[in-house]
Amino acid sequence: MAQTSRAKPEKMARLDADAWMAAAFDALAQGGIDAVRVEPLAKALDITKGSFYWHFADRRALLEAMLGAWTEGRIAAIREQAMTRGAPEMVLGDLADLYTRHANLRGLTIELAIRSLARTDDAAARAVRRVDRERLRHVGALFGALGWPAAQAQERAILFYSYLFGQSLLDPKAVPAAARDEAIRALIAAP
Amino acid sequence: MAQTSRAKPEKMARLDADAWMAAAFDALAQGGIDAVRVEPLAKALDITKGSFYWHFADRRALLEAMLGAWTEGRIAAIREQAMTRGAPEMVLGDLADLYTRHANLRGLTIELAIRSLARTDDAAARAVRRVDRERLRHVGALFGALGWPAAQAQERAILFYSYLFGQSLLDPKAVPAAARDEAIRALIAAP
DNA sequence: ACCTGAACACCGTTCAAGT
DNA sequence: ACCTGAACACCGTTCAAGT
Repeated sequence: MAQTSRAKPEKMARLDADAWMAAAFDALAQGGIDAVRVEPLAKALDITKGSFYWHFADRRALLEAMLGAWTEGRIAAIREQAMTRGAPEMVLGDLADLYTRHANLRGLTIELAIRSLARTDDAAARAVRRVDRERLRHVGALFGALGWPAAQAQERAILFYSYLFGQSLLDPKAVPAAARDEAIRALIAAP
Repeated sequence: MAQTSRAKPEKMARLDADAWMAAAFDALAQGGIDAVRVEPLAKALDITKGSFYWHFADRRALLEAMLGAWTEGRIAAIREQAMTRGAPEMVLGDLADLYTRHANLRGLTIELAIRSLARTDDAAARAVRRVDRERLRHVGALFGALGWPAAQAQERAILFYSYLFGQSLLDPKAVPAAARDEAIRALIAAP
Protein backbone atom coordinates (compact mmCIF):
# COMPACT_ATOMS: atom_id res chain seq x y z
CA MET A 1 0.00 0.00 0.00
CA ALA A 2 1.02 3.55 -0.67
CA GLN A 3 1.14 4.63 2.94
CA THR A 4 3.75 2.14 4.08
CA SER A 5 6.17 3.75 6.48
CA ARG A 6 9.70 4.26 5.28
CA ALA A 7 12.86 5.86 6.58
CA LYS A 8 13.60 9.36 5.34
CA PRO A 9 15.17 8.71 1.95
CA GLU A 10 18.72 9.78 1.32
CA LYS A 11 19.14 12.21 -1.52
CA MET A 12 18.14 10.64 -4.80
CA ALA A 13 18.60 12.34 -8.11
CA ARG A 14 15.18 11.27 -9.40
CA LEU A 15 11.86 10.68 -7.74
CA ASP A 16 8.55 9.32 -8.87
CA ALA A 17 5.03 10.22 -7.84
CA ASP A 18 5.02 7.35 -5.32
CA ALA A 19 7.98 8.84 -3.47
CA TRP A 20 6.07 12.11 -3.10
CA MET A 21 2.97 10.24 -1.98
CA ALA A 22 4.90 8.24 0.60
CA ALA A 23 6.36 11.44 2.02
CA ALA A 24 2.90 12.99 1.94
CA PHE A 25 1.39 10.09 3.90
CA ASP A 26 4.21 10.41 6.41
CA ALA A 27 3.39 14.09 6.84
CA LEU A 28 -0.32 13.34 7.09
CA ALA A 29 0.24 10.78 9.82
CA GLN A 30 2.55 13.04 11.76
CA GLY A 31 1.01 16.47 11.41
CA GLY A 32 -2.47 16.10 9.93
CA ILE A 33 -3.72 17.44 6.64
CA ASP A 34 -2.25 20.84 7.44
CA ALA A 35 1.22 19.28 7.22
CA VAL A 36 0.77 18.02 3.68
CA ARG A 37 2.39 21.01 1.96
CA VAL A 38 4.62 21.15 -1.06
CA GLU A 39 7.64 22.97 0.31
CA PRO A 40 8.02 20.98 3.57
CA LEU A 41 7.68 17.77 1.55
CA ALA A 42 10.36 18.95 -0.87
CA LYS A 43 12.60 19.73 2.08
CA ALA A 44 12.01 16.26 3.55
CA LEU A 45 12.86 14.69 0.20
CA ASP A 46 15.83 17.00 -0.25
CA ILE A 47 14.74 18.21 -3.63
CA THR A 48 13.47 21.51 -4.99
CA LYS A 49 9.76 22.17 -4.67
CA GLY A 50 9.64 23.03 -8.36
CA SER A 51 10.12 19.36 -9.21
CA PHE A 52 6.90 18.53 -7.39
CA TYR A 53 5.03 20.06 -10.29
CA TRP A 54 6.41 17.56 -12.73
CA HIS A 55 4.54 14.81 -10.89
CA PHE A 56 1.39 16.65 -9.79
CA ALA A 57 -0.59 19.52 -11.21
CA ASP A 58 -0.80 21.14 -7.78
CA ARG A 59 -1.28 20.41 -4.08
CA ARG A 60 -4.91 19.51 -4.73
CA ALA A 61 -3.87 16.84 -7.24
CA LEU A 62 -1.56 15.32 -4.63
CA LEU A 63 -4.43 15.17 -2.13
CA GLU A 64 -6.67 13.48 -4.67
CA ALA A 65 -3.98 10.97 -5.60
CA MET A 66 -3.62 10.22 -1.89
CA LEU A 67 -7.36 9.73 -1.56
CA GLY A 68 -7.30 7.37 -4.53
CA ALA A 69 -4.41 5.35 -3.14
CA TRP A 70 -6.03 5.19 0.28
CA THR A 71 -9.36 4.07 -1.14
CA GLU A 72 -7.81 1.35 -3.26
CA GLY A 73 -5.62 0.17 -0.41
CA ARG A 74 -8.53 -0.06 2.02
CA ILE A 75 -10.75 -1.85 -0.46
CA ALA A 76 -8.01 -4.30 -1.40
CA ALA A 77 -7.42 -4.96 2.31
CA ILE A 78 -11.06 -5.67 3.04
CA ARG A 79 -11.34 -7.97 0.04
CA GLU A 80 -8.29 -9.85 1.20
CA GLN A 81 -9.91 -10.15 4.64
CA ALA A 82 -13.04 -11.48 2.98
CA MET A 83 -10.95 -14.29 1.47
CA THR A 84 -9.70 -15.61 4.78
CA ARG A 85 -11.81 -18.53 5.84
CA GLY A 86 -11.61 -18.24 9.63
CA ALA A 87 -14.46 -18.29 12.12
CA PRO A 88 -16.37 -14.98 11.88
CA GLU A 89 -15.65 -14.23 15.56
CA MET A 90 -11.93 -14.43 14.81
CA VAL A 91 -12.09 -12.26 11.72
CA LEU A 92 -14.14 -9.63 13.54
CA GLY A 93 -11.77 -9.75 16.48
CA ASP A 94 -8.83 -9.18 14.17
CA LEU A 95 -10.60 -6.22 12.57
CA ALA A 96 -11.33 -4.74 15.97
CA ASP A 97 -7.68 -5.12 16.91
CA LEU A 98 -6.71 -3.15 13.83
CA TYR A 99 -8.51 -0.12 15.20
CA THR A 100 -7.65 -0.41 18.85
CA ARG A 101 -4.15 -1.84 19.11
CA HIS A 102 -1.06 0.29 18.72
CA ALA A 103 0.30 -1.69 15.80
CA ASN A 104 -1.86 0.24 13.37
CA LEU A 105 -1.62 3.71 14.93
CA ARG A 106 -0.31 5.18 11.71
CA GLY A 107 -3.09 3.71 9.60
CA LEU A 108 -5.69 4.83 12.10
CA THR A 109 -4.35 8.37 12.23
CA ILE A 110 -4.37 8.59 8.45
CA GLU A 111 -7.89 7.24 8.31
CA LEU A 112 -9.19 9.71 10.89
CA ALA A 113 -7.50 12.60 9.10
CA ILE A 114 -9.23 11.57 5.87
CA ARG A 115 -12.59 11.21 7.60
CA SER A 116 -12.12 14.64 9.10
CA LEU A 117 -11.33 16.07 5.66
CA ALA A 118 -14.47 14.39 4.36
CA ARG A 119 -16.63 16.76 6.38
CA THR A 120 -15.60 19.70 4.23
CA ASP A 121 -14.18 18.09 1.07
CA ASP A 122 -16.26 16.28 -1.51
CA ALA A 123 -13.50 14.12 -2.93
CA ALA A 124 -12.63 12.88 0.56
CA ALA A 125 -16.31 12.26 1.26
CA ARG A 126 -16.53 10.12 -1.87
CA ALA A 127 -13.47 8.12 -0.82
CA VAL A 128 -14.97 7.48 2.61
CA ARG A 129 -18.28 6.48 1.05
CA ARG A 130 -16.65 3.88 -1.19
CA VAL A 131 -14.62 2.39 1.64
CA ASP A 132 -17.57 2.34 4.03
CA ARG A 133 -19.81 0.59 1.54
CA GLU A 134 -17.26 -2.14 1.01
CA ARG A 135 -16.47 -2.59 4.68
CA LEU A 136 -20.05 -2.57 5.88
CA ARG A 137 -20.97 -5.14 3.27
CA HIS A 138 -18.12 -7.40 4.35
CA VAL A 139 -18.66 -6.97 8.09
CA GLY A 140 -22.42 -7.27 7.64
CA ALA A 141 -21.82 -10.65 6.00
CA LEU A 142 -19.66 -11.71 8.94
CA PHE A 143 -22.43 -10.85 11.40
CA GLY A 144 -24.80 -12.76 9.15
CA ALA A 145 -22.50 -15.77 9.40
CA LEU A 146 -22.62 -15.35 13.17
CA GLY A 147 -26.34 -15.95 13.02
CA TRP A 148 -27.95 -12.50 12.86
CA PRO A 149 -30.79 -11.93 10.40
CA ALA A 150 -29.82 -9.64 7.52
CA ALA A 151 -31.29 -6.41 8.93
CA GLN A 152 -29.70 -6.81 12.35
CA ALA A 153 -26.44 -7.94 10.77
CA GLN A 154 -26.26 -4.60 8.94
CA GLU A 155 -27.09 -2.68 12.13
CA ARG A 156 -24.36 -4.55 13.97
CA ALA A 157 -21.86 -3.78 11.24
CA ILE A 158 -22.63 -0.07 11.60
CA LEU A 159 -22.43 -0.33 15.37
CA PHE A 160 -19.13 -2.19 15.10
CA TYR A 161 -17.40 0.44 12.96
CA SER A 162 -19.03 3.31 14.83
CA TYR A 163 -17.70 2.04 18.09
CA LEU A 164 -14.19 1.49 16.77
CA PHE A 165 -13.91 4.92 15.20
CA GLY A 166 -15.66 6.68 18.05
CA GLN A 167 -13.46 5.08 20.63
CA SER A 168 -10.41 6.39 18.84
CA LEU A 169 -11.80 9.93 19.05
CA LEU A 170 -12.08 9.84 22.83
CA ASP A 171 -9.25 10.68 25.16
CA PRO A 172 -7.34 7.35 25.33
CA LYS A 173 -7.01 7.73 29.08
CA ALA A 174 -10.80 7.79 29.35
CA VAL A 175 -11.11 4.34 27.74
CA PRO A 176 -9.69 1.58 29.99
CA ALA A 177 -8.55 -1.49 28.06
CA ALA A 178 -10.98 -3.65 30.01
CA ALA A 179 -13.97 -1.50 29.02
CA ARG A 180 -12.85 -1.58 25.40
CA ASP A 181 -12.37 -5.36 25.34
CA GLU A 182 -15.69 -5.92 27.02
CA ALA A 183 -17.46 -3.67 24.51
CA ILE A 184 -15.86 -5.51 21.60
CA ARG A 185 -16.70 -8.88 23.13
CA ALA A 186 -20.34 -7.82 23.43
CA LEU A 187 -20.40 -6.49 19.86
CA ILE A 188 -19.02 -9.72 18.44
CA ALA A 189 -21.16 -12.07 20.52
CA ALA A 190 -23.43 -14.41 18.58
CA PRO A 191 -27.17 -13.78 19.01
CA MET B 1 -20.93 30.10 23.72
CA ALA B 2 -18.20 31.39 21.50
CA GLN B 3 -19.11 29.35 18.48
CA THR B 4 -22.61 30.73 18.06
CA SER B 5 -23.41 31.30 14.42
CA ARG B 6 -23.80 34.88 13.28
CA ALA B 7 -24.34 36.70 10.04
CA LYS B 8 -21.27 38.11 8.37
CA PRO B 9 -20.78 41.39 10.21
CA GLU B 10 -21.01 44.65 8.33
CA LYS B 11 -17.89 46.74 8.46
CA MET B 12 -17.21 47.90 12.01
CA ALA B 13 -14.49 50.31 12.91
CA ARG B 14 -13.40 48.34 15.98
CA LEU B 15 -13.39 44.66 16.81
CA ASP B 16 -12.70 42.64 19.91
CA ALA B 17 -11.11 39.24 20.32
CA ASP B 18 -14.57 37.64 20.44
CA ALA B 19 -15.39 38.92 16.96
CA TRP B 20 -12.23 37.27 15.64
CA MET B 21 -13.05 34.06 17.47
CA ALA B 22 -16.59 34.01 16.12
CA ALA B 23 -15.26 34.41 12.59
CA ALA B 24 -12.67 31.73 13.31
CA PHE B 25 -15.33 29.26 14.49
CA ASP B 26 -17.33 30.02 11.37
CA ALA B 27 -14.28 29.22 9.26
CA LEU B 28 -13.58 26.07 11.28
CA ALA B 29 -17.13 24.82 10.79
CA GLN B 30 -17.11 25.56 7.09
CA GLY B 31 -13.61 24.63 5.97
CA GLY B 32 -11.90 22.73 8.76
CA ILE B 33 -8.79 23.75 10.67
CA ASP B 34 -7.02 24.52 7.42
CA ALA B 35 -9.48 27.38 6.87
CA VAL B 36 -8.67 29.12 10.14
CA ARG B 37 -6.10 31.54 8.70
CA VAL B 38 -5.42 35.13 9.52
CA GLU B 39 -5.77 36.77 6.14
CA PRO B 40 -9.01 35.06 5.05
CA LEU B 41 -10.50 35.92 8.46
CA ALA B 42 -9.45 39.54 8.07
CA LYS B 43 -11.06 39.58 4.64
CA ALA B 44 -14.29 38.13 6.06
CA LEU B 45 -14.29 40.78 8.79
CA ASP B 46 -13.38 43.48 6.28
CA ILE B 47 -10.41 44.69 8.25
CA THR B 48 -6.66 44.59 7.75
CA LYS B 49 -4.87 41.46 8.88
CA GLY B 50 -2.41 43.61 10.79
CA SER B 51 -5.11 44.39 13.32
CA PHE B 52 -5.42 40.71 14.14
CA TYR B 53 -2.12 41.00 15.98
CA TRP B 54 -3.48 43.51 18.43
CA HIS B 55 -5.83 40.82 19.76
CA PHE B 56 -3.69 37.71 19.40
CA ALA B 57 0.01 37.04 19.51
CA ASP B 58 -0.22 34.85 16.41
CA ARG B 59 -2.35 32.23 14.68
CA ARG B 60 -1.38 29.71 17.33
CA ALA B 61 -2.73 31.97 20.09
CA LEU B 62 -6.03 32.19 18.24
CA LEU B 63 -6.22 28.41 18.05
CA GLU B 64 -5.55 28.09 21.75
CA ALA B 65 -8.13 30.73 22.61
CA MET B 66 -10.61 28.76 20.50
CA LEU B 67 -9.73 25.57 22.33
CA GLY B 68 -10.25 27.34 25.65
CA ALA B 69 -13.61 28.76 24.61
CA TRP B 70 -14.73 25.42 23.26
CA THR B 71 -13.69 23.58 26.41
CA GLU B 72 -15.47 26.01 28.70
CA GLY B 73 -18.57 26.03 26.54
CA ARG B 74 -18.79 22.24 26.46
CA ILE B 75 -18.22 21.90 30.19
CA ALA B 76 -20.79 24.60 30.97
CA ALA B 77 -23.27 22.83 28.69
CA ILE B 78 -22.78 19.46 30.34
CA ARG B 79 -23.12 20.99 33.82
CA GLU B 80 -26.31 22.65 32.76
CA GLN B 81 -27.55 19.28 31.47
CA ALA B 82 -26.65 17.77 34.81
CA MET B 83 -28.97 20.25 36.53
CA THR B 84 -32.05 19.21 34.57
CA ARG B 85 -34.06 16.80 36.64
CA GLY B 86 -35.68 14.72 33.92
CA ALA B 87 -35.80 10.94 33.67
CA PRO B 88 -32.32 9.64 32.74
CA GLU B 89 -33.71 8.02 29.58
CA MET B 90 -34.93 11.41 28.45
CA VAL B 91 -31.70 13.22 29.21
CA LEU B 92 -29.68 10.55 27.39
CA GLY B 93 -32.07 10.66 24.47
CA ASP B 94 -31.63 14.43 24.22
CA LEU B 95 -27.85 14.06 24.31
CA ALA B 96 -27.98 11.45 21.56
CA ASP B 97 -30.12 13.80 19.48
CA LEU B 98 -27.46 16.48 19.83
CA TYR B 99 -25.01 14.27 17.95
CA THR B 100 -27.27 12.75 15.38
CA ARG B 101 -29.83 15.38 14.42
CA HIS B 102 -29.13 18.11 11.95
CA ALA B 103 -29.86 20.93 14.39
CA ASN B 104 -26.37 20.71 15.81
CA LEU B 105 -24.43 20.06 12.59
CA ARG B 106 -22.25 23.09 13.18
CA GLY B 107 -21.37 22.09 16.74
CA LEU B 108 -20.65 18.53 15.64
CA THR B 109 -18.41 19.63 12.81
CA ILE B 110 -16.45 21.89 15.14
CA GLU B 111 -16.13 19.13 17.69
CA LEU B 112 -14.87 16.62 15.14
CA ALA B 113 -12.37 19.12 13.77
CA ILE B 114 -11.02 19.66 17.28
CA ARG B 115 -10.84 15.93 17.95
CA SER B 116 -8.99 15.49 14.70
CA LEU B 117 -6.53 18.22 15.70
CA ALA B 118 -6.07 16.46 19.03
CA ARG B 119 -4.31 13.58 17.29
CA THR B 120 -1.34 15.78 16.44
CA ASP B 121 -1.69 18.77 18.78
CA ASP B 122 -1.14 18.62 22.52
CA ALA B 123 -3.26 21.63 23.45
CA ALA B 124 -6.20 20.19 21.52
CA ALA B 125 -5.63 16.80 23.17
CA ARG B 126 -5.81 18.46 26.59
CA ALA B 127 -9.05 20.22 25.68
CA VAL B 128 -10.59 16.94 24.55
CA ARG B 129 -9.41 15.22 27.71
CA ARG B 130 -11.05 17.78 29.98
CA VAL B 131 -14.33 17.67 28.08
CA ASP B 132 -14.37 13.88 27.95
CA ARG B 133 -13.76 13.54 31.65
CA GLU B 134 -16.65 15.82 32.46
CA ARG B 135 -19.04 14.23 29.98
CA LEU B 136 -18.21 10.65 30.86
CA ARG B 137 -18.71 11.42 34.53
CA HIS B 138 -22.08 12.98 33.84
CA VAL B 139 -23.27 10.32 31.42
CA GLY B 140 -21.89 7.58 33.67
CA ALA B 141 -24.05 8.97 36.48
CA LEU B 142 -27.08 8.88 34.20
CA PHE B 143 -26.49 5.21 33.40
CA GLY B 144 -26.05 4.63 37.12
CA ALA B 145 -29.44 6.23 37.69
CA LEU B 146 -30.84 3.88 35.06
CA GLY B 147 -29.83 0.98 37.27
CA TRP B 148 -26.39 -0.10 36.04
CA PRO B 149 -23.71 -0.86 38.62
CA ALA B 150 -20.89 1.71 38.65
CA ALA B 151 -18.41 -0.24 36.50
CA GLN B 152 -20.93 -1.05 33.76
CA ALA B 153 -22.35 2.46 33.94
CA GLN B 154 -18.90 3.81 33.00
CA GLU B 155 -18.54 1.27 30.20
CA ARG B 156 -21.93 2.27 28.86
CA ALA B 157 -20.99 5.94 28.98
CA ILE B 158 -17.91 5.22 26.88
CA LEU B 159 -19.96 3.09 24.49
CA PHE B 160 -22.56 5.84 24.25
CA TYR B 161 -20.12 8.57 23.22
CA SER B 162 -18.08 6.23 21.06
CA TYR B 163 -21.13 5.29 19.10
CA LEU B 164 -22.28 8.86 18.63
CA PHE B 165 -18.91 10.12 17.46
CA GLY B 166 -18.18 7.06 15.38
CA GLN B 167 -21.51 7.21 13.64
CA SER B 168 -20.78 10.77 12.58
CA LEU B 169 -17.52 9.62 10.96
CA LEU B 170 -19.27 7.13 8.70
CA ASP B 171 -20.76 8.00 5.38
CA PRO B 172 -24.22 9.34 6.36
CA LYS B 173 -25.83 7.34 3.55
CA ALA B 174 -24.46 4.17 5.13
CA VAL B 175 -26.33 4.79 8.39
CA PRO B 176 -30.10 4.48 7.93
CA ALA B 177 -32.10 6.48 10.49
CA ALA B 178 -33.81 3.30 11.67
CA ALA B 179 -30.50 1.58 12.42
CA ARG B 180 -29.29 4.64 14.30
CA ASP B 181 -32.46 4.97 16.38
CA GLU B 182 -32.44 1.28 17.17
CA ALA B 183 -28.80 1.45 18.29
CA ILE B 184 -29.49 4.44 20.51
CA ARG B 185 -32.58 2.75 21.95
CA ALA B 186 -30.51 -0.30 22.83
CA LEU B 187 -27.74 1.83 24.35
CA ILE B 188 -30.17 3.72 26.56
CA ALA B 189 -32.22 0.70 27.63
CA ALA B 190 -32.32 0.01 31.36
CA PRO B 191 -30.56 -3.20 32.46
C1' DA C 1 11.88 12.22 -18.48
C1' DC C 2 12.84 14.79 -14.56
C1' DC C 3 15.07 18.59 -12.12
C1' DT C 4 16.88 23.53 -11.05
C1' DG C 5 16.44 28.31 -10.27
C1' DA C 6 14.27 32.39 -10.61
C1' DA C 7 10.04 34.78 -10.52
C1' DC C 8 5.60 36.09 -8.59
C1' DA C 9 1.40 35.82 -5.63
C1' DC C 10 -0.44 34.81 -1.20
C1' DC C 11 -0.42 34.70 3.68
C1' DG C 12 1.87 34.95 8.53
C1' DT C 13 4.19 38.22 11.20
C1' DT C 14 6.27 42.70 12.74
C1' DC C 15 6.10 47.37 13.69
C1' DA C 16 6.10 52.42 13.24
C1' DA C 17 2.68 55.54 12.59
C1' DG C 18 -2.03 56.95 12.80
C1' DT C 19 -6.91 57.80 15.30
C1' DA D 1 -7.13 51.13 22.84
C1' DC D 2 -7.29 49.63 18.31
C1' DC D 3 -6.24 50.08 13.40
C1' DT D 4 -3.47 51.01 8.89
C1' DG D 5 0.13 50.34 5.71
C1' DA D 6 4.39 48.90 4.49
C1' DA D 7 7.85 45.53 4.98
C1' DC D 8 9.69 40.86 4.97
C1' DA D 9 9.68 35.71 5.17
C1' DC D 10 7.50 31.56 3.78
C1' DC D 11 5.12 28.65 0.67
C1' DG D 12 2.18 27.56 -3.69
C1' DT D 13 2.67 27.89 -8.49
C1' DT D 14 4.76 28.74 -13.13
C1' DC D 15 8.10 28.16 -16.47
C1' DA D 16 12.34 28.59 -19.20
C1' DA D 17 16.45 26.36 -19.06
C1' DG D 18 19.28 22.52 -17.83
C1' DT D 19 20.62 17.12 -17.67
